[in-house]
Amino acid sequence: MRISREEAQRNRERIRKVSGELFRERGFDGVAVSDLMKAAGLTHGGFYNHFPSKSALAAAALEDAFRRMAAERAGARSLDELLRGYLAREAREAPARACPAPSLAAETARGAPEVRQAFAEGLEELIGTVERLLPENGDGEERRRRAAGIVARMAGAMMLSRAVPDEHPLADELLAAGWPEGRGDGG
Amino acid sequence: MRISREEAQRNRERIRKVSGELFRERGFDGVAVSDLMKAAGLTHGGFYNHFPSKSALAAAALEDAFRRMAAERAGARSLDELLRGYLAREAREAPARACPAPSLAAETARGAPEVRQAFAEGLEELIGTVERLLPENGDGEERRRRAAGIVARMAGAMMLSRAVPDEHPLADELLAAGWPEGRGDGG
DNA sequence: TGTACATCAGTGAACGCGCGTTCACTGATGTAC
DNA sequence: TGTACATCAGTGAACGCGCGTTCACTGATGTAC
Repeated sequence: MRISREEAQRNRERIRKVSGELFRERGFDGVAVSDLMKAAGLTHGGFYNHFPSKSALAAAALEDAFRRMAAERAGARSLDELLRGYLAREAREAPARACPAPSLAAETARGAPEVRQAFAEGLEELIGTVERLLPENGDGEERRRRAAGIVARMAGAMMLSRAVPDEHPLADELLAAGWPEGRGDGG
Repeated sequence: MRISREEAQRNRERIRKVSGELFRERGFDGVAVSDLMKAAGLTHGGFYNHFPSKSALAAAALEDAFRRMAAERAGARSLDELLRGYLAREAREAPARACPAPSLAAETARGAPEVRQAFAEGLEELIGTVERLLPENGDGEERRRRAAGIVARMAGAMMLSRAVPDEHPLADELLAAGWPEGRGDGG
């Protein structure tokens, strides 16, 4: 039952996309290749027609997840608007559609070089997005460093908020703490 | 070959301690019960004499790891001193002896309630430590929120720095970005 | 203090299970003529 | 345009392996007298 090249290409893209979602939700180790293929509407045996290994898929899916988030956040016209989306309660509760960094950074650190490289590229893009939303005053280097600090803070806040029990006061407190000094209360 | 109650108690403590280290290094899922027991100088069969499940050990080990870090950081007499230790390159390279949050938060978020509860308690302690090092001005609520923000930022910076490739410029850049605004360069 | 026995921490084999990956097979698509 | 055959994406069984957990057993410790 061979299928057309176009359909095979669509299948590969679908595997990538649903993997990006499931990985963010359950971690790389938390999803089996057969789960991913099933979520893409296929059986597990064909996986290696598309990717040389689960690790290679992890890199590809991470890239895809960062890109999709960037596309979604690109609409933000201020840092406040970006943070409102990033630090929303819905983002805490639906990691599958949120930033890959808080859910996958730790596993990435222990992962294959290709995965870490993909992570670095996605993160670079996110820092760039934040930097473009900062006021122009100060030199460029300082601006860049501030952007990196803001990303560290918002990713850290989301990660920590998810780790504590859902009903714990710290859960909301940490989402609010993800905002830079002197900003709003985070909703 | 029964051993004395005191020795059994020492064994239990040793399992807890080495588990805290190995979990931080490789993640909860990255270490098998037999690895942990071997690291404690025992064989895997006896594990259930000490803990009802691997998950229960995860909670106990997390608690232990946070406590040991708190004991180490308690000596810091300023926020700068605390951050110098927390964001050091050695901390990036030796997660087994560093803060459990950057290495284990994401897995904790997907873990058992007992693990998340232990995480919340350890994190609460860390936020308290940071809060005590902040200047007294401003009301208490604002001070607490600033402490939570600093913890989010430093934990996020460490997590992200570890995720990118070791030789990537972002690795050092992110450690430096873990410092609050208007502080030193973290180097 | 000494003896008899129950307790229980530790051992190592075994359990069922799910994992990543491989493989022989199928049959529609793609290609050569 | 039509025919013959090679290609290859998808299927589902099978592979070896490591996992968390259980179990029968051992023998020194702890306890009752």
